[in-house]
Amino acid sequence: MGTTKTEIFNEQQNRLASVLKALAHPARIAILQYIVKQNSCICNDLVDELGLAQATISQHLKELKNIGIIKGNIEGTSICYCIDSQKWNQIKLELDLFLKEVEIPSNCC
Amino acid sequence: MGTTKTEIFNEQQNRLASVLKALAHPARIAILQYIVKQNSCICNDLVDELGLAQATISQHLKELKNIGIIKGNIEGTSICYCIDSQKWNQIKLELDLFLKEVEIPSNCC
DNA sequence: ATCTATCATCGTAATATTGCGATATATTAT
DNA sequence: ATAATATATCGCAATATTACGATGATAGAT
Repeated sequence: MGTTKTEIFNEQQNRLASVLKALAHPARIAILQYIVKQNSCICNDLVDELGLAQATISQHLKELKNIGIIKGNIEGTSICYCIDSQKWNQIKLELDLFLKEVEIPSNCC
Repeated sequence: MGTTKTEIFNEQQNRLASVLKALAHPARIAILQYIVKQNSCICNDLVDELGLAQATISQHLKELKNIGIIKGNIEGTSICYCIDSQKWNQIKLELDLFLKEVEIPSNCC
């Protein structure tokens, strides 16, 4: 009990839910927006930018990295994170498909 | 501790995260897809369709209802749930905007 | 009025998430 | 070698989520 019963859902549903979950936190949204804004890659300017502890930021970065949205390159003593364009495009397609898939049937209610 | 620090993020980020969180569960994705598939509204055929207890389904429906994605009409002894088209279109726009907003900057990594 | 079917809600157990301080690790500078 | 800087990871506390049985509430049928 307490665990999501992934066995009873299909691949698409589980994958979609995972991606959405990875995005479903304001800090992770802020991180993505910050990476985009900076144009060039950034590291833990995020700790200053957002008001979260370094350990917390690192954890959020890890989640984004796990799902594949971002990737990190070692750059001297710091690490440069950026969006994995290939993965992001893939995710974008998948989410877009879902958004379009949920179309409103005739006005039943 | 243990709670998301919503104060440090902006409205858009928090709202977006809430919507994504509401969608970030395979059962809730399945529920939305089922409502769409049925074209007409459905109630707790979901309990048979998905392999979850009635109490669990009801809870998931509540979350979707709270965020406004679906609404329920009493229909005799059962309840007819359907997608709130206005709200869904609004959500779709917002998510779409975010998906487009996160564009890949020049190949920095 | 009583039974039945459909939902919602309550209470609870198991597990997951969020956040942080402390510590470990790795790279560069001195 | 040592110090400084940037990240990652560990361990923990607080809280949230997921799932379900039991119990309420409501509407239609008998």
